[in-house]
Amino acid sequence: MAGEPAPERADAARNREAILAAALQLVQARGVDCVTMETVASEAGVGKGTVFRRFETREGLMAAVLNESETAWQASVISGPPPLGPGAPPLERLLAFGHSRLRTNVTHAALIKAATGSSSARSRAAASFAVMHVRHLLGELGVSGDLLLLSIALLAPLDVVVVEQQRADDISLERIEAGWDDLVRRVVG
Amino acid sequence: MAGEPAPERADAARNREAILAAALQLVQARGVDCVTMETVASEAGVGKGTVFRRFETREGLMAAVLNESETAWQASVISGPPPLGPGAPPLERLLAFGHSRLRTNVTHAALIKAATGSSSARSRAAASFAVMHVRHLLGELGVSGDLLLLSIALLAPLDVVVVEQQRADDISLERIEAGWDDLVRRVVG
DNA sequence: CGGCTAAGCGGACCGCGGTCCGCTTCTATT
DNA sequence: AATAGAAGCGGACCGCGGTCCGCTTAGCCG
Repeated sequence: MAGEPAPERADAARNREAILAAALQLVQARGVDCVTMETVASEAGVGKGTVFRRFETREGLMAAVLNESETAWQASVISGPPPLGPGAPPLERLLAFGHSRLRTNVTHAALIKAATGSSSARSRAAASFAVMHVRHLLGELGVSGDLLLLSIALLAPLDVVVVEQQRADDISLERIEAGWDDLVRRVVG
Repeated sequence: MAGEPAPERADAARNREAILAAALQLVQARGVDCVTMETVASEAGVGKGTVFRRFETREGLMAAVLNESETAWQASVISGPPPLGPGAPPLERLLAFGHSRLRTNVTHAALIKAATGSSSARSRAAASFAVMHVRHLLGELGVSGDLLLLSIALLAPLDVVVVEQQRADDISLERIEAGWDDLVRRVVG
């Protein structure tokens, strides 16, 4: 979009990678809630200030960590095997998409919660990718109406905190999945 | 449920009220983000520890503050004038309910966000009240299916963070409202 | 009314997220 | 190779949420 936003210095790039690697390793090893910014910094061999300069906030750092796996997931949606990827009929794809998103949200619940609110472009983009995709599928299905809002409405009940609340009320994943399928069918008409 | 859970001591009750009053006043005066636990404590004339003993966490305190207005809202849903209260046909009531919830969420956005996650019974109850009510209305409408999950799905897009995201994307309240009405009509069928 | 006990109190203390600013290091230029 | 200036660095520092424990006090019983 912009011509030359920032020619990143060599050591800065090295540090960014070191920080990201350290954060990823620590999150996997000890769980996201037991990772402090100071620990990440010292593990990466840099000062605390450097971590914050690169990633703004803790949420930003976690969003960056999450981004690795999120990108892979997006790739499998765009160009992976059906029914998640292209090739299957739109309704099947939509249902597969919901299931996949649900599973992902459950699996990475802690990390996602630690990353949300960052609003730091990265997580914004991640959220809007899902909306875009659902909107696209709704279009292929010939659904009419405000597709943007409809997409948001379909995605909302898959949100981590909503799902966690349901699980806390002893609602099984299968039931949540079935409930969502039902919702989709009603919306698609 | 339990016989005699806790015979609260007189000074404890007085302190609880003082804390709640101080918190309410400070939140109204300076905005929820500019109110610290220590400020609330000193304004109430008690020690910090007392505040935390009564309300567990900051979120818990904010949930208690929020509860005041939330209770009034619940009352108007249960026994207020139609179409929000009883007397109007179910679909009208449902739509009015959604609009009312949406407005409330926008109005108290900051406080609600500061209170969510508390899981401290109070906010749990508040959330499930809405679910109960929607489920009830869906029942009256003769909708069949998993009404619990359907209710959750209808409520999810009204959530504060979802709505705030939309507003950040320059989507007007009217459009959100219309989108929700559309969703409801599709679900009700 | 005096004394006993547990509920209640409060402020010193801790850890973490986030900021700030003086010092260091990279890189473009000649 | 020397140099200037910006980009980057890092750790001391701050404020706040939350905990802890020795002291106080309300409430009851003789």
